[in-house]
Amino acid sequence: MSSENGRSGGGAEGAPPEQLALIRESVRKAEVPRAKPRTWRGAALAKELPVARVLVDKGVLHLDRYFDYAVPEELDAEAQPGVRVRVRFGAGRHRVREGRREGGGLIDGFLVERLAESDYSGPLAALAQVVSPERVLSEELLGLARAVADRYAGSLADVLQLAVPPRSARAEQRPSPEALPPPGIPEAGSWARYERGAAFLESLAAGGAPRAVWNALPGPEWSDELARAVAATLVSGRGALVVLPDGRAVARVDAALTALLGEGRHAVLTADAGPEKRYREWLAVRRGAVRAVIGTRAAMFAPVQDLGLVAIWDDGDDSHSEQHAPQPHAREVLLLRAALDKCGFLLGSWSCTVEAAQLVETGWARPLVAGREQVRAVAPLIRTVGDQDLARDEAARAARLPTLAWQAVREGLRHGPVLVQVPRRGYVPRMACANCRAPARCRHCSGPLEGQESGTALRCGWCGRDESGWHCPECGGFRLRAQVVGARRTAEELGRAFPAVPVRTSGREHVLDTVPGAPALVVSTPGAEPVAEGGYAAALLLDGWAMLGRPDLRAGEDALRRWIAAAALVRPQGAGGTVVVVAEPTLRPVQALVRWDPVGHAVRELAERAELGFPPVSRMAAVSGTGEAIAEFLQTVELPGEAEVLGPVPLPVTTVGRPRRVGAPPPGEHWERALVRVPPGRGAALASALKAAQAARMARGAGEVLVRVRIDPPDIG
DNA sequence: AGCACGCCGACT
DNA sequence: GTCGGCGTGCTC
Repeated sequence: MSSENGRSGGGAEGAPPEQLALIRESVRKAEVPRAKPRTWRGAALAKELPVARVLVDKGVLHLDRYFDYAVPEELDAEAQPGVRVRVRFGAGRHRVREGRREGGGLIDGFLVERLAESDYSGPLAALAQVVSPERVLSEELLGLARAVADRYAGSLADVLQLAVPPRSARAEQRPSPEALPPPGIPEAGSWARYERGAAFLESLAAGGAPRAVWNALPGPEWSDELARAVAATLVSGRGALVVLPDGRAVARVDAALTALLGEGRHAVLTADAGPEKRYREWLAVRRGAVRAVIGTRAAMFAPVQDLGLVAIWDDGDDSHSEQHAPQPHAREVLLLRAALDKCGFLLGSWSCTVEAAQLVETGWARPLVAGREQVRAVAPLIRTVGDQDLARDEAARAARLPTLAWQAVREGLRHGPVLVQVPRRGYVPRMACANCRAPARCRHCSGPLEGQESGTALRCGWCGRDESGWHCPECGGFRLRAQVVGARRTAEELGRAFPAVPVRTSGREHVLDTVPGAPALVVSTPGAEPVAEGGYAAALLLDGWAMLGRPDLRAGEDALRRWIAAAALVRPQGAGGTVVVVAEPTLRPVQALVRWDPVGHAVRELAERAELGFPPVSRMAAVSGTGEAIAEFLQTVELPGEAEVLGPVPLPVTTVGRPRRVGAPPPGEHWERALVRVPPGRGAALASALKAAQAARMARGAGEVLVRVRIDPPDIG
């Protein structure tokens, strides 16, 4: 029966995610004679398969299992697996009064399966209603949702809320367009620049399932290259899915696909379309009328039929993290899909995350890279300005801008637009070596050291140990400095320095898509850089040390990714393209930028993470709540033997008014956070233990203020 | 969460 | 006897 549902041993985890409660349940029930599907009312039931297994749509963990209902004869035809239903659900013995069974109200659910008999021993209530005959929840999507719920210690209902859009009756009425036959084989195009580019497309077109981590060359070709990978998959008669970090990237791939294949072959799933249009597009995909899908992260669940390829662009962008529980990351969801559906996988980026490097390192995916001569041909010239240059550069220091930067901007403005990247505000100041600026880390668990407001006391942000005799393991220094970000002013000063040149800004509130090729200063925060017609003549990357100073695990990777994202918009070195980065040239991410070697950087980071017991080599979970709640929770949970608990340590108290991060404590409350880490391969065991403990607690503690569990916490210092 | 069941003390 | 306190457990 379909309860098997093809669990992958895939991805990094081998162990099948288990639902202990369910297993125990079925063992116990197996001794009891199976109930005939009788209802208290004895209404006429469906003659075949009169039992409907229903997933009740309540995001509560201890309800994260199926309930059986009887199928009345009149609903027999419509009550097919995958439809939305409404059922009575609530407490109460079978209170039979006036021939009517009362109790809980009507709630929504999905019909998962039709069965001949139930393993529930009591009498079954009847399905109240089939909301619509549209079978929105396919077996594949259910299997994926379950795998995601297991991976993230979340509930199936929560994941389904992310995966299946709300119904719009009007959208269901309309017929979807006719499906088009597969297109002709596309040319390899600029994929020819990559050593195995053409072979990758050929494999997709031939029905293969190649898996690649693609380090894209700088420049605008990436969107067309993604479109060609999609087209190649369509050739094989299969579908393709591409997840992109934001609306601008979606628009570019949309344009590339339309140019390559014309209209009508692909759907665009983004949040900013209205609910009805969104559901209409989604239905066209579900019904098989459209075989290719592009979109932002919600599209990661798109029910593409006969999936041949899943792809993600720029997996280091944090908008790939879902904001809603259980906060799955698009890359991880696509990894699960590739394993479950045995389809092709393509992770592309100008830069490279450690997770991407790990996929290559473990042999799960192959690198799709260009040779060094290709890189040299398209990358700009990178120059650095470090502290020593600044010190020597007394005149420029007054203006907060080194001479080299002045020269690069002045020269660039003679030939075209110049990009100035300034960091966003809001980085948390933490402690670093005053000499070499390496983040200060705990000698016991390698967590980040945090300075107290006034005093000299240092404490680890993970395990809470006090640190008195700190010295820098990199350079031997023993003085610390707080990393403070001061930015933006520099850009304004720049504008004043070149009064004849227009200054345009692009940032959070107002993001520019493109700028013309004429000379202009374009000031932008990371991620909001407009594309310049013909490429920027130069780029200036300011306050690099501030980006690097955060003791966040990803500080180096993030800084490099942002620099590369800006530098990839600059003309090749041969065409005069120059990038000046104000950061210490000895630092690893700066060197990686100079050599244009993001993959090498990620590989080294990965090795270091393995050594220190960091994710993604180890897997971590964060448990947050009041100190009491955490202590009680940690006593209950049966962690895998190898698990290691760090902390708990107090979390900063949220102040009222400021926008609150997801998962942060309610304003004014004193919360703490513990981290749990397990060695490679034990992630599934950790998630399942945490989920079981949550479920047990909920059932007991009347669902009061509990702890929050977050797998892969993004901000672990 | 709800909501009913049940096993204990004070009351028309 | 029976009304109702809330402690405990279930929801097909």
